[in-house]
Amino acid sequence: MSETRVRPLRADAQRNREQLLAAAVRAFASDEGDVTLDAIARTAGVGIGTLYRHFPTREALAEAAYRQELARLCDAVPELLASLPPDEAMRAWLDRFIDYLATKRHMAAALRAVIASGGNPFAESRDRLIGAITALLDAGAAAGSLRADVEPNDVLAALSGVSLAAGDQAQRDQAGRLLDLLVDGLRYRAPAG
Amino acid sequence: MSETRVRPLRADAQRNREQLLAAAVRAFASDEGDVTLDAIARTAGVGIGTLYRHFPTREALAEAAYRQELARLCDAVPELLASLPPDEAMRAWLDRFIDYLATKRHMAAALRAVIASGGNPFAESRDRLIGAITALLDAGAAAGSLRADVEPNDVLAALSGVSLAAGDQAQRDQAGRLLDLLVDGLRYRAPAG
DNA sequence: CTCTGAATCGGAGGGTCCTCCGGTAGAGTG
DNA sequence: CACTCTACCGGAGGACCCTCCGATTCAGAG
Repeated sequence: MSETRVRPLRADAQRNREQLLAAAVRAFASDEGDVTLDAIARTAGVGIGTLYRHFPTREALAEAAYRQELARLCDAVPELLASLPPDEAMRAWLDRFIDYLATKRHMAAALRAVIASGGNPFAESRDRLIGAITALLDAGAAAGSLRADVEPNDVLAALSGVSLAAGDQAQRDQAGRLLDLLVDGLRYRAPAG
Repeated sequence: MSETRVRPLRADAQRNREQLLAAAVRAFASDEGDVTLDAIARTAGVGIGTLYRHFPTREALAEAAYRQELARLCDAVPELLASLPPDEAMRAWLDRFIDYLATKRHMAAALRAVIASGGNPFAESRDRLIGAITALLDAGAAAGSLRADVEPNDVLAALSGVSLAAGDQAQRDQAGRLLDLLVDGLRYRAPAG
């Protein structure tokens, strides 16, 4: 990661930040119902004010908590492209994404934050996602199975929409159908379609 | 599940309900920032408890407030189908929908409520929307310009996703591109595609 | 008109979110 | 080691959401 923080965090601030992240990951993972930020701060042994200074919004906290796992999903792209035709790789990757969201319910918040952050340099996860989608689209364009005139940006937004509209486990099959529609849209008028 | 509201509302209850709806429509329409339910109740001259009895959630209130306008959008379908080929009519209708959402920001909440209400018989707007989409899909299938194997349900969910993912005025152009993708997905492998 | 049961009213209250700012503790300097 | 200045800590507080239940009002029967 490029150093956006000129000044290194003070020792106690660094410690608190790590405590908060650990508490957030645990809370998001193990939880059934609601996760209150107060509870996370208490678990981390810091005040609520400290939590908000490090993570100004609930989404920022969620994004930070899930950054690693998002990165893992993005890193799976080359492997998918090696074993499947590009359009099917795209479909499989989107599917995996939604699957992941369905199990980690709270990550939907993280995704929304990433999407909504437009050009915000603060969201580094966004760059990774765009990179993954770009790789898939480029491979599809090269093979002629996906159209070449689509922005990675828009695919990401569409993915966000699918997860928001049908992100629950209960609607997992609907999410699948929406992804089918999306990928068919990506195939439309592709040279080798 | 088939419990019907046979009993007419008591006179005061009916009066209060109307006051609440009027206040909500005004608040949602004229507002710039946040709309607090407390304020709506106060404007309507009733207590907050009464508001929640009539409209159990914020979304229910929004849905009721916008029901008429949603209905107007749905009623525009025959006219569109009369003047455009079905696939273009579909595209135009979706566009009009997003346009409307972009101007009346709070209606996004209503739409989400309608979508999320799954099989809830309480949401009568949902039936209208499904009807409108069904008409468009059927016309497209008959003309051969839209595939015949898509559920109106899924199109509604996709529309919801687009509006949630790119519902702001700022992202109006992105919403348009997402709708293009969606409609192309609907065209994919259509007989006359 | 009076009575009575049932439905409605309405606000107090518990919980969460997020902000603000006085107090405090870290880190560099002599 | 002492000192200072800066950045950080943390909880009180205001706003909002939604629930719960005693008080109140309606409407039909006698």
